[in-house]
Amino acid sequence: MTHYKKSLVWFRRDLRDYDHAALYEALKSAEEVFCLFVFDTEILDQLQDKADRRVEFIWESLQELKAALQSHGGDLIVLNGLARELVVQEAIKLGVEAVFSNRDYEPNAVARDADVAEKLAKNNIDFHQFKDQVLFEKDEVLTQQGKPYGVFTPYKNAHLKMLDDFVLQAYPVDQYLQHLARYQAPPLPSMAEIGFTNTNLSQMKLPTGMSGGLALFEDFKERMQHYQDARNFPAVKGPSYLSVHLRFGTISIRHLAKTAKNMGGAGAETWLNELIWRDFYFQILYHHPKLALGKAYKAEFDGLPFPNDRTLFEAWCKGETGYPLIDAAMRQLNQTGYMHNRLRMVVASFLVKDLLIDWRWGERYFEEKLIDFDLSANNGGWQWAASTGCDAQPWFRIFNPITQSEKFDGKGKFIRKYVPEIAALSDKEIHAPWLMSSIRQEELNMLIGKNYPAPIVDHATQRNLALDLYKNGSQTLME
DNA sequence: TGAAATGTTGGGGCG
DNA sequence: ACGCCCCAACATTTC
Repeated sequence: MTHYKKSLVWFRRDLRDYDHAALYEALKSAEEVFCLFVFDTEILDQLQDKADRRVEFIWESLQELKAALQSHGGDLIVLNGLARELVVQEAIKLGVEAVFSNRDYEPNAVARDADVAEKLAKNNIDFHQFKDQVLFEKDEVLTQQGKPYGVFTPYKNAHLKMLDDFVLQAYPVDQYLQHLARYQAPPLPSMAEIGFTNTNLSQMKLPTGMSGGLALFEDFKERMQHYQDARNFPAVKGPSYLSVHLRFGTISIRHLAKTAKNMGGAGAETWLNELIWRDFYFQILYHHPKLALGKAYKAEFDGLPFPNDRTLFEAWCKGETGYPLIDAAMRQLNQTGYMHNRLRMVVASFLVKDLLIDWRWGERYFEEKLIDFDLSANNGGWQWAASTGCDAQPWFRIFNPITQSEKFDGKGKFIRKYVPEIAALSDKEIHAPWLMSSIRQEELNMLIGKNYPAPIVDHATQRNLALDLYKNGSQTLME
């Protein structure tokens, strides 16, 4: 790396000051390093709801990052505006010779970064990007023929083979912190100043920032060995709840993977697999940017004639389908911005194969609501459920919302939390309340169709319609 | 990281 | 004792 007098680190989805590739490389190669984050209006202007949990998560995490950099003698400049302009302007203003950032793989980000690189080059400022948010880069895990994988299992095997101590090594940022530029940046703009209002994030008890990420991981480490068994039951504290921290880089992926790998055992291996799924979908999106444009991975499924009934869609969104597990899951999403992973699969299958609604509608709704939303993983998950994706489930594989409920929330604990109006039903009744006799309904003062919706569709009927739709609707390519 | 339909087997009730 | 039927339990195939 060339030696620089002054450099700038542009933080994006890597909001931490340890084990940070770009920050490390910048500090190592320059005498004075400035730090910048931009609330990018190109992204924020698209958010309809100005009470957005993600923006608040970022905001809180930035506060901590700024304080941490200050405690090391530096500071964090936080701006609000068009990132592709502001980064260049700020670099010129500060008189830096280079800008450092970590690579982002979403098509919009790739385009933005190419633009920034070009503008910087015109001003004779270098632009360096690094691998940081993934374990392996888009082109590091390839088949024997040098092509990207499209199936998870062989990808995972190749990935695991390469996952050694060198890859998992932390960047020792703290060795070079004395190279942080001594300057004082303006205070963080308030939520109001960037055009947003506060959400109920603090009530959700979701710890933010680096400290939040590490605290969650400390807690999860003790549960990791049980992950394999616990992860499927939404009423059980099984997952790590780190997805949002991975999204914004308030935790280091290398630190997580290294810990899991060293721990070993079935639970840690299963969890490590989930981290590898994340890498898998990043590289899939990079190699297939059409996925970001609403295209199916499998082109023959691009034009499936979904009826797309708006009333059914709205019932799904609100959690008023009459299927308790579906409703509980959707209400969890609406109330907290999070949904248990098992339930993401169940509600996705229900939307597509019971309500016969285009998976893109569900994908968009998740994009709006999920605090841990990530384009690649969200698209991958939806296309998996809709059977249109790479390595997706076969189209005739359809979840039964009642069976799933009995299997994974047998005692109805999760359902009762989010659908309290049916809390009084027995463990048996709660999965399909419409089967209760009218006498029983009156006894509980819980009339189906009045106090809780009757099922908006019949699963057996819709299942057959879905099978027909997929059988007849896929386009066979002409010879 | 399914579920339904269909097929097979075997125990027990019963004439 | 035996054959027959029923059906649960399990296995296989089909979607």
